[in-house]
Amino acid sequence: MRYSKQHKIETHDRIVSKAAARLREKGLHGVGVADLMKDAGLTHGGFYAHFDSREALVIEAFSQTMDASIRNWRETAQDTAPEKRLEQLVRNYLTTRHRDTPARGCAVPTLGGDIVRESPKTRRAFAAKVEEMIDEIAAMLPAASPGEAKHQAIVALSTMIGTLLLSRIAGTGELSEEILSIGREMASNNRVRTSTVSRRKKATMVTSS
Amino acid sequence: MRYSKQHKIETHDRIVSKAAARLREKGLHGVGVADLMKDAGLTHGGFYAHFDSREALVIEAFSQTMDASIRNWRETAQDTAPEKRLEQLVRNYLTTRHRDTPARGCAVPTLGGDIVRESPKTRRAFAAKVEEMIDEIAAMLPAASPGEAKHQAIVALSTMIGTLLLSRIAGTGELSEEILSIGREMASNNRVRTSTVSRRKKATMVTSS
DNA sequence: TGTACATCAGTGAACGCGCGTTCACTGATGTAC
DNA sequence: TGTACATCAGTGAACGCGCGTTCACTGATGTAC
Repeated sequence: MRYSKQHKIETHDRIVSKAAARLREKGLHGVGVADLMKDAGLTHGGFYAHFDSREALVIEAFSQTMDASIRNWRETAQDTAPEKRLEQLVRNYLTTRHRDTPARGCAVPTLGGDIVRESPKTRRAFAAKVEEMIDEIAAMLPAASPGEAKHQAIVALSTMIGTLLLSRIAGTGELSEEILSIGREMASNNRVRTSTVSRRKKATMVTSS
Repeated sequence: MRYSKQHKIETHDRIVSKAAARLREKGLHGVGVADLMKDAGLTHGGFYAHFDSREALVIEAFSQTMDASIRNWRETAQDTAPEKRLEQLVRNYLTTRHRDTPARGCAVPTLGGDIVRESPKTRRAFAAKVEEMIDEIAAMLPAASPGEAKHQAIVALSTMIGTLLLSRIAGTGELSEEILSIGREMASNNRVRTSTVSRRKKATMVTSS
């Protein structure tokens, strides 16, 4: 069954997409090569015709997921007035639906804890995507300076992943909903305050911007 | 080699303490029973004289870790003026040292992502400890009401775990330090602001307090 | 247009390995007398 | 106080199992003539 080059690319992409969901659902080591291939309608023996190693698939999978997150954020920002973008981003992120569907959600709270224990190659690939996320958020914000925008982006991302992780740990009850609600509220008020703070502290702060 | 009851308790505690460090370092599934026993100076066969299952040890291990965190926070709070406790807590938490020594650090950012995929029994035990953490932080704060104190505690814990996780993902460079620095700064300013916000929104908010 | 051959995505058995758990056994020490 | 026995924390071999990876093979299709 020899196929066209296009067919192989499609199969490769199908494996990556299905794996991207399963890995977020089950964790970086929670699902094996055989199951990932079965998800794509194949048997495990063909895996190494598409990837050098399991690790290579993992990197492709979370990269695809994080690229999709960035694209999604960018599109939402374009439909939102600049001053409301940060609040909108966090409100879209900190939802009960996102909490309950890690397989379709952001890779950072789901896989971040696993990633920091992986090989340098995997960690660097993940870190690079997280930096892209920070840059994307910074680029969409109406800040006084690039440094300030980056500052606000880091505040937003920290709040997003900390709150989502904490709400998942808390389960699905009242406390979990309260945590999400408080996280959304933080974003609604950080906009003004953070600007003030970052301007005041800028001179004495060590930053990489 | 029959020992006194005290000796068995000491051995049990030694296994748990060593495991608590190793599990935070390697992840919830990153180290096997044989290695955990070797850490305590024993062979793997004796494991089931101390624990019903690997899962039972895991639960004891993170519970011990989280109890130690709570005790540590309480002691620091006692040495700090009430208005400065939240800032002090976050400043102590968001350090380069904490980022670089997960084996000695808080279990929440390190194991939280793994925990939410475990059995209900494990998840509930972890969630209960996180609730204790929230209550402990709330109890040390000088808030206008219990609900407001809990609100501030959730803000603090979300910020702490989100920022520490993000800084670990970023590695050990300038960006990682900047993330920690921004997290510490958030805490220094949340105190006043959060109070205002929570008073204003309290009436319309759904909370469990 | 028709035929022979080369290609290579995909198959399924097999590999060595490490895992959590079980089990027959050991032997130092507490206890009964 | 001294002796025989029971206890049980700890040992190490063995279990079934699933893992990532390898490999000889298949067979539908693209290509050369």
